[in-house]
Amino acid sequence: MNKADFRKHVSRIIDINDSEWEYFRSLFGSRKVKRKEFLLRAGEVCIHEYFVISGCLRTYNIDTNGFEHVLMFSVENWWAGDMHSFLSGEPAFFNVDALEDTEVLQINNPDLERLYKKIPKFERYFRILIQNSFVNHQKRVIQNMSLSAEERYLIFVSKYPKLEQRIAQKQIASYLGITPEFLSHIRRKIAKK
Amino acid sequence: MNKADFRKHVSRIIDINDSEWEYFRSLFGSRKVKRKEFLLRAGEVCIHEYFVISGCLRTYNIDTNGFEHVLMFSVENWWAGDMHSFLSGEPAFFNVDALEDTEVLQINNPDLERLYKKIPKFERYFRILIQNSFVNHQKRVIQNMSLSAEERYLIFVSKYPKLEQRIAQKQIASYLGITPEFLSHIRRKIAKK
DNA sequence: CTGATTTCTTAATATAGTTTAATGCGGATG
DNA sequence: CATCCGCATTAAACTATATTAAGAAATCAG
Repeated sequence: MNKADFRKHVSRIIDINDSEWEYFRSLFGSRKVKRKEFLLRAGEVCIHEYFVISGCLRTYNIDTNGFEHVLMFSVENWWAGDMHSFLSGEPAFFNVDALEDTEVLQINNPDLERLYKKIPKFERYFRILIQNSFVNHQKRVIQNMSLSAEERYLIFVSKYPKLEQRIAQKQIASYLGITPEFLSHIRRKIAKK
Repeated sequence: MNKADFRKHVSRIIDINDSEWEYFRSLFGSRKVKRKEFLLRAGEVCIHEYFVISGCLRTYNIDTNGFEHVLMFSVENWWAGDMHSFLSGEPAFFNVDALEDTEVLQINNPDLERLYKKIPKFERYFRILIQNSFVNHQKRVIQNMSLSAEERYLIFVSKYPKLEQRIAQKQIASYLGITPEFLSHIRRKIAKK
């Protein structure tokens, strides 16, 4: 993946001309993180939202018993960050770290607000982005209630076919809300068929 | 609750003057539904988003085995509807029906788009609404993975203290992702303490 | 007011998923 | 090159929650 994809990604949602793009793009800084490095720790304020150019980020929470729960993976052309903290300035609920060496473009909140004032249609872009995420999370709440772990796993694999090869099984188990041991069990059961 | 609260609700997010309010308000129709009546059935297109003036709505999905799963309850001053269907025109995933006799204000998508063009700050209002819902659903995904049914129940009660008296236990169980029998069990266990 | 229907409770039994623990493997590191 | 550490696998025992069933209580329709 490369940075040209970023403009395509935006253009899929709103029409922009070259000068609008130039201004938009100028608000982003580039940043590289190595595997296992953090972009955000829970408790800190989330200063930036991140657009992934290459690599893979993980957004997760650590509960009171020390267990990790993965909210989402962000690969090429996905956004990451703690939206609530970014917008409110309150401490973040989520951690964001890198599962692979990763390159991101980052924007801070004041610049984003300036962008909204200067070119309002970018407010539309972000509204639609958030809408889509919102709808995905609504469905995920229902799926986690109505489907078995095996069904959720099969949906995950079909929805993110290449991701399974790139990240550890225990990360996938954590995303699915099950233990790595039980995911192993599920995979064996499926392989037998 | 009454209709004056609607303006307060909007004003908490964006500043509006009287004429902006008048225009905004003129886009909404009023509608009353009796208990058990539907505002939306899964499979239909969601024409309106609903703002609840009084009563209580339930947004839920029915899975392939015929089990209902409640996504949310909407009481006074909450929104309801199937956001994805409303915006895309695709068939709705969710049902919306009334748990009490309910009065709503409703707006359709073309009117909402006209509003955005005429008074862009309303796009901001809806962006922020959706952001808040989005964040709530993110947290709910994590809570459903990391907390026991009893913990989730206690959070529900403290978050919506008066709602428990208004709706059936089985609705709450469905929202929590457990059976009514198990909720009964949890409540007895808590009462004993 | 009354019978009918739905909801709630309780308890016995069943199951999906967890915990613990032992074993082997592959990839990072000195 | 050897070592080590995290990860995946397997299996046995365990637990949270589901299922089934039946009676009690509450609510609704006529």
